[in-house]
Amino acid sequence: MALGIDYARQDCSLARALELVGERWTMLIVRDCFFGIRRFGDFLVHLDISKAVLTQRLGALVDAGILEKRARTAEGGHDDYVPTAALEGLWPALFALTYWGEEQTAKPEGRRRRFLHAPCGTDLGPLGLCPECGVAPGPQDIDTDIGPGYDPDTRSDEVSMQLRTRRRLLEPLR
Amino acid sequence: MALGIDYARQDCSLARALELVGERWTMLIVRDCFFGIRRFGDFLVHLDISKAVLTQRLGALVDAGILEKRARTAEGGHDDYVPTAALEGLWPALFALTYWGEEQTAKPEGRRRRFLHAPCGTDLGPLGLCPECGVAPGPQDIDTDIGPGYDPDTRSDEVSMQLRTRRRLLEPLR
DNA sequence: CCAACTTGGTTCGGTCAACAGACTGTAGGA
DNA sequence: TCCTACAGTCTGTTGACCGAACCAAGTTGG
Repeated sequence: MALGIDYARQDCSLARALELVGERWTMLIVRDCFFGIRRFGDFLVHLDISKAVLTQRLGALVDAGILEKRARTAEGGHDDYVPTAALEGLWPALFALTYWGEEQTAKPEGRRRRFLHAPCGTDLGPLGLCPECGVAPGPQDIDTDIGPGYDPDTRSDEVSMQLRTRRRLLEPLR
Repeated sequence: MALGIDYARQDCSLARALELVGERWTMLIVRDCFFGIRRFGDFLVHLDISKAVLTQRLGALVDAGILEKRARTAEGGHDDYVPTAALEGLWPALFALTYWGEEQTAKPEGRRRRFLHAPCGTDLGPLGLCPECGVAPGPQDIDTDIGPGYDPDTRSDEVSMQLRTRRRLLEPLR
């Protein structure tokens, strides 16, 4: 990762994790994977990121086994970036960080995005637990939707529009 | 954070969280705070980081309300960096990332570091839950110790030596 | 009381990553 | 055949990170 030395000389699993997903933009790419984004161009418009950096990050995630390049079924000879089990294992960390960020930078209107236990429709609590059922659902059983604190003016790209309605996590956008 | 624009135009709590703790080194500083490190010099030797970067990162964490500068009781007129409630709220995210990193880069000998529910001595499972008691203890109730996968040769600084014995999280090192 | 040492920084020049924008290559459609 | 969309690569500029040197306040030793 960035700038010469990585976190070598840190015999620590956190440092190892950060070498895989700790670079700038990488966590947002992972988030977008959970939201169902699969195409280079969709990441691009949703993140406002430079193409070179996106190429580098996606490549690193593929090398780390967190994403897989797979030929797109329909349309031209391009590839999709599809999540692996390693990416799904990141869900607790991603949710915990998002939850903390929501707490730290709370808006008066409420949260920006909701994560719901799909079977019962209840908002997930801390640790990603469903307060109703008492279980910690995996991303396959979680729906996401915007919340009252979502600002519709910040983004108007095609991908953001699609993410404004309730959708199942990991379900490909298109 | 880094390079001109931060994650502006991302109306997302994850992006907000990453603006606070997503920069290079910041998460490792947070980890060290949980381990009880409080002094500038101790962060310095434990992280192998440049002084300028450490100064900038600690300042940013103070500005964000994640750390507080507090006059040291004993010894010269310097300050300690002490954790606030906001930092303690990061525990689930930090643990989840560490747990995932341990899974991804597992060593044959076992894990590098253990986190134990202090009252019962059981290793914490996914989500930081105690498999014995079924609760998710806060950092005040967690002990940490090295595990069988810990490599004693990587670091020999004074701080690392102190972290080789079982200690309560958040308990100041000295 | 003064000198040396410790601690916690700040400053500086070199290196390397991130950025925007232009360019390239390939596949499909008109 | 030309045109367009997509998925990159290339390039010049800006700025973050690094190590080393420097600085200032408080502490200790003589």
